[in-house]
Amino acid sequence: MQFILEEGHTGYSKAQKAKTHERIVKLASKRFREEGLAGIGIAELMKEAGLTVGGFYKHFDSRDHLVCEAVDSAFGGWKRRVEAAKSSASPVSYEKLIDEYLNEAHRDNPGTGCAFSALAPEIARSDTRTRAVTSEQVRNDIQLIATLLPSEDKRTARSQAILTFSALVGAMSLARAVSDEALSREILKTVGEHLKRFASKQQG
Amino acid sequence: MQFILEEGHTGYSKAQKAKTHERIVKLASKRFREEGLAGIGIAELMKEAGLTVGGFYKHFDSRDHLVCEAVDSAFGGWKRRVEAAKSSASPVSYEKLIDEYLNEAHRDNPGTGCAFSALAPEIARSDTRTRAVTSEQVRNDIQLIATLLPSEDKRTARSQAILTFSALVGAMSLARAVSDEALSREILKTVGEHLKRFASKQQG
DNA sequence: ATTATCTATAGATCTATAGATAATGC
DNA sequence: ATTATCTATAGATCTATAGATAATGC
Repeated sequence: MQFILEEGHTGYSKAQKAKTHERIVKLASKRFREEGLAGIGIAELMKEAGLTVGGFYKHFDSRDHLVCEAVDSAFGGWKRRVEAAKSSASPVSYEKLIDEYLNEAHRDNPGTGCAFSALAPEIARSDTRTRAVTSEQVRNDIQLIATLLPSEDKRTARSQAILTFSALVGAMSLARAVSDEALSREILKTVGEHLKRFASKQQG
Repeated sequence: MQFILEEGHTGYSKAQKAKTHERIVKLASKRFREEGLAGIGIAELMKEAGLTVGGFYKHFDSRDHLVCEAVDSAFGGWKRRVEAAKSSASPVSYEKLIDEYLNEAHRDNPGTGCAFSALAPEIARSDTRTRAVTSEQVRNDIQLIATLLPSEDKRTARSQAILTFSALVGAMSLARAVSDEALSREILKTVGEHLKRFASKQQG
């Protein structure tokens, strides 16, 4: 009875499989942000990852499970970038965050950008797991923005962080939706200026 | 040569066809906001409208044409509501607009709500026609919000309207995406309070 | 006579699975 | 021996079209 629960033999290396798994998730995370959660199919994704469709379900129970992991991975990208900047010589300032978010390069490259502005309404229609992962990330992002604000107390900082976060996501969503380039730029610029002014007023 | 360009005989009544056309567009407008632009097919839409799939292409050149008309129609809904309130006894105030947008009923009923918070990223991936219609509506909405603000000059009002609009759309998008009900409510409430405070400061 | 709508279907997707093949661990 | 990946395909979509039917205008 000793070895009943012991793992079986491993077949392909587990490290190799984990790498493949991550490659699929990373790719899906990019393509979903570019094309929407329904914009790319499993066959095409696997092909882009250098694999074939049949192997997919050894990695994910269902397409929805991939969506969840891909959305989570998309959030992780920004998180890592911010934390890298945090521990670097020049830590992120509120102003820097605003500028890194509200610019044309971010607008024109949703695949490597913020998952909220690229996918929020589709996430709202996704399953509970995906929305739970999203809740956690919204909480983290609010907390992070709050630490960058020079507000009197924590409650004020949190409240201002929520406004900032909402304005960032909304501005990027609108800037991408309009076809009028001048209007799109105006939205990014105006909201950026407002938010920065808003933060500096707290310091004076 | 006299009658070459004259219209042919009419078959079914044109008024009847126009009514049917509008019924399809209205329904699509609702269902798209609820399920996303790819969330419902032509066959199901036509069935819900009491018709069958074959008749669709006598009304629309392609699915994309319906998407464009449906998105436009969704914008029209809010516009009409606001203008009705405008000419009524109690005209819309900025505060009223904020409260009518950032509430749980709106959050839980995307089908009859704002098309931006329900569809912005999907519109961003749509064809030029749909995005042109969207640009026009963004311009209108900015203008409308600006008129509700008691700002010193027009430029300031416009800039504040852009921030308001972005914050509204972003807050609703996030409030719908998270599964945490308390967090969702906090976002709606906090952004609403901030925006209202923001406007009242202009008056003092 | 004209045409909106209907039935039926072509052709192209898509998710998921079955069973064969091949690469690695014990 | 185990299992990741492959080929092939079932079954369910989806958009768009062809051709028949029926409702109305001249």
